[in-house]
Amino acid sequence: MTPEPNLLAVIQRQLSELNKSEAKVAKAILNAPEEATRSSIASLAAAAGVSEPSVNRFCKRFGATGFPDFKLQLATSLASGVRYVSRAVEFSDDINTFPTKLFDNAINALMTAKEELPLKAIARAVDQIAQARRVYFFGLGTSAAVARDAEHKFFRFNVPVFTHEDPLMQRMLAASAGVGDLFFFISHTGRTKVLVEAAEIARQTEASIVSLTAEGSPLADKSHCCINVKVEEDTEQYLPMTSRLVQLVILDVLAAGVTLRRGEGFTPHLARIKDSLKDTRFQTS
Amino acid sequence: MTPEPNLLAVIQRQLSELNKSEAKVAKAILNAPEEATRSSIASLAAAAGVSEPSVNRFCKRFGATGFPDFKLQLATSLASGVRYVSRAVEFSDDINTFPTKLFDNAINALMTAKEELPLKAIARAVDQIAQARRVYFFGLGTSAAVARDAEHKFFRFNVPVFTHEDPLMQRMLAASAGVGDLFFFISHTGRTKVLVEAAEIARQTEASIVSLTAEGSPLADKSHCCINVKVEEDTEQYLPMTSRLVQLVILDVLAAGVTLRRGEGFTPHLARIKDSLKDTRFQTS
DNA sequence: TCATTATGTAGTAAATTTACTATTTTTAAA
DNA sequence: TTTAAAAATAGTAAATTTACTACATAATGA
Repeated sequence: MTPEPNLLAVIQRQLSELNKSEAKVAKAILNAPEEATRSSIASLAAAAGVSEPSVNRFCKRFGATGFPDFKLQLATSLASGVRYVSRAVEFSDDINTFPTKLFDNAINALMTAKEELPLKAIARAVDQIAQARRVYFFGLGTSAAVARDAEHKFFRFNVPVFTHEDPLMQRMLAASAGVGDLFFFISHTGRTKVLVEAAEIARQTEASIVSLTAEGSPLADKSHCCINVKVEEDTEQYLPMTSRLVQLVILDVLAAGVTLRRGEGFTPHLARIKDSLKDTRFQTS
Repeated sequence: MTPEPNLLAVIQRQLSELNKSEAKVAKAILNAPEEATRSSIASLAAAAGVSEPSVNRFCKRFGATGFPDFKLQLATSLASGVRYVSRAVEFSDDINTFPTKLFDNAINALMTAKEELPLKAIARAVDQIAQARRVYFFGLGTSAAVARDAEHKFFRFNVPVFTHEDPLMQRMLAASAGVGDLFFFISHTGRTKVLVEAAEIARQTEASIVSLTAEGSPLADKSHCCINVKVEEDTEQYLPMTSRLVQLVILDVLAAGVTLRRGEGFTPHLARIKDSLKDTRFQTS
């Protein structure tokens, strides 16, 4: 029994692959999920404009044994209070609605990412980082801030870490790379030309290339190891929001992985770094 | 409809006040709550050793309209109570456990933050940003990356935006501020000395000071408007992870708020910025 | 014993599912 | 293209399961 943590997201995702009446049912449920959990199969069928067996088939398509079981799963996934369907902010929104929408979208993205975590790629990336002699984190735009954040995390592992936002620096560093160097590219689309070019240049050296980007993208093609992030985000229309959150958490995961790899003996080292900050803060009164 | 947050606890509490057959039903449910949500009234009655109407009466006694409604409430309260606990990564963790833990922690933090969102402070911050002539985002350490991210978001609003990681630059800019300048300080603890000092300097000018930090901290005290983030994170022992995620989403919220404030006429402007990136990407094949 | 409460029986209405049929859509061949 | 066969989709009707109500019986306490 592995109940889907967020059924609505699954429905939303498969919406395009459903046939006519199934899509009608899906829309009716997405419109009023809470109500659906309290409806009978007859009233939901009426609301969707389909027959009762169609609703039943819909339920089975999504892994339920039948309608009641489906309602149960729906209620369970609704219980956390998160709206599991990404909703765009509209101009009719106000202070009471749009913050919630954005938080829900963020939570939703993390939950989806968590379900589809490419553990094998992550494990390999941890290996590579743990062994690297030097690590470069390269990103542009929003991903540059992510790269900066990564720098802040990974310098703790006694490996020299570098970030550069300047594409020319990125190219030159890529060109001068050698054995033991690791280039970590971060990009939501995986299609930013200058970044892909830098990866291409690095690829001609002995360096390893790890990327955190979209599956099948040009950047992924250039990488020895690619951590795929599947975040459905319309970056053409909106700003990247959720994708960078997922990227950050995955980098946290990698950092934790390296920490575990270093073993318990490494803890004092981390503590020393922590301690160095003590005098920079006002004490808690 | 205000469903009881934890139905099982309520049943447990009232156990002594129930009559014989109701007590039997209660025990059967407490024994196997998950199973109860999947049972029919007949099978639950059999499991409890009572008749079906007894089960029905039991349900009504606890505020449900009937057995299906009761099952729904039970399922809901079972779903919510479970995964609300942050779990630390331990050295006994492996690739199959620690990524999930970290994602869960991140999701939890966002869910908690969402429930305690300081909407009034957010609305005020949006006002101030929308009116500002210039905006400075200042943070240090992990928060520097957040500030960088903010810069990337807010320059779109036709307001000059600046970030500096250099504390000396921060001080000097704070000192030279005037009417219409907005300083936006980002800090998890709100106790970083150099940042608080910069805020103090800025406070002596005509500039407005907004901060995204912990309630009651020295930094919060210096601010005209403080957006409190309550994230329980042991930064003494671990790296800051979840707090910066919450900060990022709140900055997204602020950006969305400013966009809404600018109104629909502003959309073409945003679209133009988007378009400027088109030629930097490889086209989707 | 009587009144009151508690519990169970049986029947009914409602809801769900199954099996089957008509229709539409797709596929492949002419 | 056009046509015919195959596959899929969606609905009808009937069977089955489920939940509830009214009523009867049993238990309890005064």
